[in-house]
Amino acid sequence: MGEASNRSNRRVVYETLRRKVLTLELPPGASLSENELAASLGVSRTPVRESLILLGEEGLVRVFPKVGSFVSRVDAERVADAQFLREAVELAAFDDIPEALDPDLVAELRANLEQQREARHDLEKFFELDEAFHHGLLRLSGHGRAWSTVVAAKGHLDRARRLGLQETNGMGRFVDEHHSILDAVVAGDASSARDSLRGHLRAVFDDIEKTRQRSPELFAADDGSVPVRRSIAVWE
Amino acid sequence: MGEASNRSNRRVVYETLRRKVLTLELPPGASLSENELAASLGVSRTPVRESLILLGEEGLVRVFPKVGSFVSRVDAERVADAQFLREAVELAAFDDIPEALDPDLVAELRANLEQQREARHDLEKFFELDEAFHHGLLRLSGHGRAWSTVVAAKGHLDRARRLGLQETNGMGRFVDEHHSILDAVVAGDASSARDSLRGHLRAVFDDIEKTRQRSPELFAADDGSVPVRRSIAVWE
DNA sequence: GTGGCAGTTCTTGTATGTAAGCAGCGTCGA
DNA sequence: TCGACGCTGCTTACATACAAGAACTGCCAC
Repeated sequence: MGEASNRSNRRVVYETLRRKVLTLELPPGASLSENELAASLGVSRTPVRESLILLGEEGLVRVFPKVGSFVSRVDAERVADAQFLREAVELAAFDDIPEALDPDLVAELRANLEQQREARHDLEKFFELDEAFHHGLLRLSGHGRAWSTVVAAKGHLDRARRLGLQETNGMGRFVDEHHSILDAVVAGDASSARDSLRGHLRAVFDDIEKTRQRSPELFAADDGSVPVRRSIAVWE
Repeated sequence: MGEASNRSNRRVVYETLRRKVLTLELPPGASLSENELAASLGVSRTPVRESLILLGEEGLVRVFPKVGSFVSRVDAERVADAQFLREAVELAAFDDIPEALDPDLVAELRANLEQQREARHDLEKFFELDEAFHHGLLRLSGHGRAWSTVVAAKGHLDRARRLGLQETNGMGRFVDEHHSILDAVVAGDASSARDSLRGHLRAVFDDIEKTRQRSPELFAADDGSVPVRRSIAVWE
């Protein structure tokens, strides 16, 4: 029975599309035809359509009724919103750090940092570890479940980070900052931990801003702009 | 014709169901059959199904594959999560209050407080004004757009508040607290504003906790419990 | 050349049909 | 009495058919 299709067909399509959008494999502006996606994924329109609706609610996809669906542009305002939200949540969590930390969780975070060091030149791997690390910080304070809300809101932020980091070489600096944060938390110095975390998040955001100024075309807001249809001749 | 169905059929169904869930018109545990809802709302199953999926993502509806869909229980953990999130966001916003406040917005908030005073015995009206007031506070600091994320996450919190406030008489105390907060903000005393707001939000949360201890059955978590079929499907 | 207008072809929105699973309930057998 | 088992009626998941709209294409009149 295989490992049982615990996950519905829609879940698979949703996660596939979401991953491709966040990794920029599906770049901003890309056309997402329900029919084409259904055909290429080997399912019917229904699960595809439902996934597009969900991604639309997240702001990662823009659906124009009776016209078409597209990967949304990286909207600078949304990026800033997500930055504000994650900073607010992660910093607030540090107000609730318990006296005695969960030793297993601390060990998990230290191991994570080791892996980050090793993967500091592997963008995708580093992102995965970075996500787990920040989630872990929230879990330390007992607010791990709030992470899902942050995740749902920070899609634009993640895409912007990827745009920026593709041009840098090495995430070593971020690993150092992560270390400082965790050390401060373990030492029980919540104030210092807060400062380190804030500095870290702001540094990430500044990188994004620099990228935006270098390549503003990637961040074109999709206010009034409306999709255009183009007939392309292909040799098939 | 009519005033143009600017809003799709799905949007109407979604908003209708969401409102009924949040106002407890559809109580926790209520069965939500796609067929029944489609028939009673005069549409097909498609927009109903899509709405249920969205509400499921919000945590307001629980969908059991091939069994049935139900209004989710008021989960105490989710209530606490939402409380943490909204407090983090609203307090963080007060760190970014600008020197010069938008006078129109301040006037709007003052007018809102007037109406709150008048509506302090009208639960639904008061809730509406309360939402607008807190949203307005965020807008004062330029973070108005973050409100939508908070709204999406605090469905369980809102239901818990309604459960509690149905037993109290008058929301006058909350109006007073709102006044204190706004006054502090206008006076430029961000620190005092933060304290007032935190106190206000905690007071609301304490009310919820008291309700939970009085009527724990309303908050039964829906962990492993599974729906049972009777003559009609109920979720117990 | 240019404006207007119908047709074509794409899109999403909605309705409906089909498949597959779960659980209650009655039947049957021991 | 009690357990096994298929029937029945429900559910959601998925597939497909149909409707309505939007934008491009190209013809046609001028």
